Amino acid sequence: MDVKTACLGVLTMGDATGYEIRKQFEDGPFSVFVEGGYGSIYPALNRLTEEGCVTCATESQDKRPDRKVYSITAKGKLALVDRLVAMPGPDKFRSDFLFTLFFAEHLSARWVETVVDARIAECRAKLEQMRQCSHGTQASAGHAYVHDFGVAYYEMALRFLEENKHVVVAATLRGETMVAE
Amino acid sequence: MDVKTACLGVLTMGDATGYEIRKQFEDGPFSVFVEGGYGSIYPALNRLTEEGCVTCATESQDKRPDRKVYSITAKGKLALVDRLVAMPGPDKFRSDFLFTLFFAEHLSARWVETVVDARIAECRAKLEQMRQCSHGTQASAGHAYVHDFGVAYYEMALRFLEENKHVVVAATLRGETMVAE
DNA sequence: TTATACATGTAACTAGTTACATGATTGA
DNA sequence: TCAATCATGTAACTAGTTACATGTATAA
Repeated sequence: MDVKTACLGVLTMGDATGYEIRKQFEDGPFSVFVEGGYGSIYPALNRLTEEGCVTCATESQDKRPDRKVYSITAKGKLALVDRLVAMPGPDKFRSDFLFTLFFAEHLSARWVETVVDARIAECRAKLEQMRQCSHGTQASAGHAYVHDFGVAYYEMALRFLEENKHVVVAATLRGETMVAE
Repeated sequence: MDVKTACLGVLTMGDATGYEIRKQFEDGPFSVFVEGGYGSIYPALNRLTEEGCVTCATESQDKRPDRKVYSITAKGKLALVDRLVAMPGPDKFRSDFLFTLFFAEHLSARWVETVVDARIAECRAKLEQMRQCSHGTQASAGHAYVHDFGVAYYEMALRFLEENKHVVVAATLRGETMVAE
């Protein structure tokens, strides 16, 4: 979903600043299927304001930039719903990790092992983070559904990585390597 | 991985035209983790030619545009390897489907069911396609690894969708819907 | 004393998408 | 006769990334 629509989605759960929206994208339940940094969020919020999809209340603060708290409008809700009642397109998945492993035969066993181990560590960390995330919050069924999908994905990935590590590392021993590393 | 690098990857497996590269992106083993249409492939191939990473042999054909068969050069291989020996960044996953389901409570039960059923059908089709893909080909260990990851992913997704369908559909019955649909 | 959280934004750039333009051959 | 496959490409556009710019407060 484009960043503009994702911002509207966050704002249906309550008013927020650009800074807070980004946290949702990074750590919250949105992190599973949305990406976007300040460079895309702030411009998106400005465009949404121009379009009347959100309103902005500026709170002055001492010795800090003004907090700009955004709220979704009726028009904004309609814009969001327009996207929600259209059949969603296919998921987009890109993986430099898988691209690298695709060429395992051309790499050294040591490098492949390093890469796989790093990915295993990332999966473990992500699972840990997601499980803590679910502890505190009282999530709606939709939120829980998406969260559980994320957990299922990382559990599958972790299992796969662990079970197939030896196979792909062993495969590098045969065949000439394109790189000594 | 950017389209340029993905093209280099395809060309390590043999010479190909832009048209053939795109087929790899769509149906071949690359389809799991790479995307790109003609609009990005042809310009990428031109830039790679300028940079000396590929060479191009034009084959004239009757009543058809010339076939331009690209081959990777030594320099191209080095450029590819440069990417392969860098620690891959995190995977990028975006899902309009998950975004929609996140707001299940605001949608009608009928619509949520329609969307989930469509996704289940897509997963089944993709699994079918991937299993046929593996039948004919004699894949390397790297290719098989990536292929198996794709299969594991779609199997997990299919199981999840089927097991959780009733929960998320039932959840729409409570709570006011943003849309009658 | 050092890192993290708070808090905003722009400018330049990179990359990719969509729509357009062209048109024969082959199999169902 | 209709759809799919073969085969190339460009122009305009959309979207997103990266780096820069600024600065305080608080907890470890």
